[in-house]
Amino acid sequence: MYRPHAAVRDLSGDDVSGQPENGKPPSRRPATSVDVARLAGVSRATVSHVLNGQVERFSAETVERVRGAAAALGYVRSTAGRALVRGRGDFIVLAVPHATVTRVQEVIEALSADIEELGFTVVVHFAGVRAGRKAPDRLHHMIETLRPAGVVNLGGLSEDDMEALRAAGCLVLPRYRSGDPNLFIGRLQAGHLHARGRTEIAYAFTGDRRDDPYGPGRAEAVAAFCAEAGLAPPAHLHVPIEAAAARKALERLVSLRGRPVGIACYNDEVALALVFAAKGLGLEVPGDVAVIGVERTEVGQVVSPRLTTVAGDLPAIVGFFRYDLARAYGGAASRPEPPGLTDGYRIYQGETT
Amino acid sequence: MYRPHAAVRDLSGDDVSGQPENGKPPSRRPATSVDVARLAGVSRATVSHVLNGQVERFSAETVERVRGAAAALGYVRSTAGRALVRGRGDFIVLAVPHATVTRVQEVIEALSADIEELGFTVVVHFAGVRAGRKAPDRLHHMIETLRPAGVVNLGGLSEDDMEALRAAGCLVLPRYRSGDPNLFIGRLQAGHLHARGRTEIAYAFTGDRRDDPYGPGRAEAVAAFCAEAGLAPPAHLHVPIEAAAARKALERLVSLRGRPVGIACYNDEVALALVFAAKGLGLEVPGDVAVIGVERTEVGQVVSPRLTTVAGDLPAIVGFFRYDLARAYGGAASRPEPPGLTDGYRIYQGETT
DNA sequence: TTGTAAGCGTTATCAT
DNA sequence: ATGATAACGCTTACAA
Repeated sequence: MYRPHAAVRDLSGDDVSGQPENGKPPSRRPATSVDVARLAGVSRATVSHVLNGQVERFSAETVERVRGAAAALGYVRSTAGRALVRGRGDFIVLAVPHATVTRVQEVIEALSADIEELGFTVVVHFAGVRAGRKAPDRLHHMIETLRPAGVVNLGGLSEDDMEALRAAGCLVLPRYRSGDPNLFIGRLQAGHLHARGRTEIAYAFTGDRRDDPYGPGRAEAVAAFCAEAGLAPPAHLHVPIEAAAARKALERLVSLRGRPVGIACYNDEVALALVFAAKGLGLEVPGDVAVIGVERTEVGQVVSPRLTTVAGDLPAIVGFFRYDLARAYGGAASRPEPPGLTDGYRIYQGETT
Repeated sequence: MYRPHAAVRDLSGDDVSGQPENGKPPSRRPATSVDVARLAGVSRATVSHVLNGQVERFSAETVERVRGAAAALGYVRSTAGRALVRGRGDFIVLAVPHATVTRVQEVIEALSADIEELGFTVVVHFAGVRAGRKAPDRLHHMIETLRPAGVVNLGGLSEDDMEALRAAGCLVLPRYRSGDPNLFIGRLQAGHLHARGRTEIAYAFTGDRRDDPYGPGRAEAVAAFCAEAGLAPPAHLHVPIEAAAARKALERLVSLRGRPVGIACYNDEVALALVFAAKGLGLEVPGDVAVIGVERTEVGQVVSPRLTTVAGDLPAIVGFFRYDLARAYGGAASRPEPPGLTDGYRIYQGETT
């Protein structure tokens, strides 16, 4: 006889898994729609219909019986069967950049909750160079093997990647052209430095050579601001989060551009590295070197001098993705206006500007 | 006629998704094993066998034809079909604690790479209190709906959670009793403070009230060390990553226990908060207040004073999980000895002790 | 060495 | 208002 579940028993019962086999096998076969149907005295089709909300077409009494039976058996639909018949899974892939974005965890958690509420399962995928430049391949493989309902790009995907995915028949969110938040952030930083009296402005990239999906856009925005304000084009520097290297980078900048100088940083970590590098070089902050970060990390606010930084609030950012998600999958009526991704970004004044 | 794939077309083709329908539908039905079989001139069974590595049983020529056909068609197995027949999916769930573990991202990435190499797909699940105390339910639901091959507990699961999962027939890794790394870390911290001459020792928990899966074990280890060394039981304090609150907590500790005092901290962030709190209170570091963190975050090493901290190296930590994974799924022969989870943890001497 | 056929759980269609 | 059925793609015991 052919028993396809034998493998499952092997896995969870024996020394392969190392699980203790305490008396009876703890993993009895999960209830299926057949079981529910039998218990409720109806057909599998009826079960399926009722449990998928097609309640109108059945007698209240039948509906009740089916639901009762399902609850009694602890029945839960098999994703596998569902996916098989529907041609795609109930997954949403979150493509996260490898880059150092400290608060990315919070964004992921918030989005995950949202997505799961919509009935999907979240698969987080870190897209980064680190694992040997085969990141796009890994993603592509995952897409093919998973056939997800959609991919949410949090910055880990290039335009090419996204296009390839769409070509493979995969829904990719968000589809913004409308307001790259990085442009907004860069402009905010430069504007602030200028408002605080700096005429010499620089942009500090993160130092390690991971892919940095946000930096270029922000640097570009800073440059644009400088041009508009009639300032010299911003110097660029790369700042590793390491004392000696950061000091060297700052030293080079100051010798090149003099002081005072204002530096728009990729994130709070870069900003901190520069603040303490300045200290090491005997430069005043913010007198000689003004510094502004991004993210408003907790450490940035607890050290002295307290960091000036720009950050968006989570609800606004998540709201943007939520809107796209709801539009694509849920009730499109949830919100009439697409929230801008730039909403809620603002300066938090600290002691470094 | 019954066309189950209609829904897929709807999704990826029309305004529901917002994708441009450029000319011909970009998503033609993916190749199935039937297609491969037809092109190779063999049966589906043969295709399945060959592609699952049962190469020995077939003529080299057949194998080649099958592989060629699969490659030519860009065939990739459907997870859905596979999962359906096997009773469980190709997923490994990574249960991550919500708690602030800055380097958790790196661990996730490294583990993901490992796991994917074993042929599984990684699903990251953040288990935390934040989302309204329904975290266990969320996880349980995910387990039921996904029927994953296993769950890797990175600290987000309580013993009860794990037991519940096992009862549901799910493989849960790692099954360590053998050396909770937190005990090792706590002891390392206390031992270092003592070696630096402190006789008054305290343990600083993180301040926010998220679930903190690591703190208790470490505090316990610190207490154990103090008892063995004949020191007073360690004071406990909770340190929010916020200047005023951190200062208040430290002030209270010093008024209670006097100085000098040595503080073993939950992580580098807590340590930094205390270092700058001390500064604000006019206390010397490390003279009056010695501080040691955990994690060796980059910021902790770039600020002044540079943090003394304890950290394990990633390869060792990941290696531990990798061993368990390989034992459960891959070739168990990959490594004879289970690496201890305490391997590779050590003190990094900074300027705060 | 290769093929046949059954069976996994779900859902859309069509018949009752 | 409800049910029977076929189909989704894959794996595997067993027959050839």
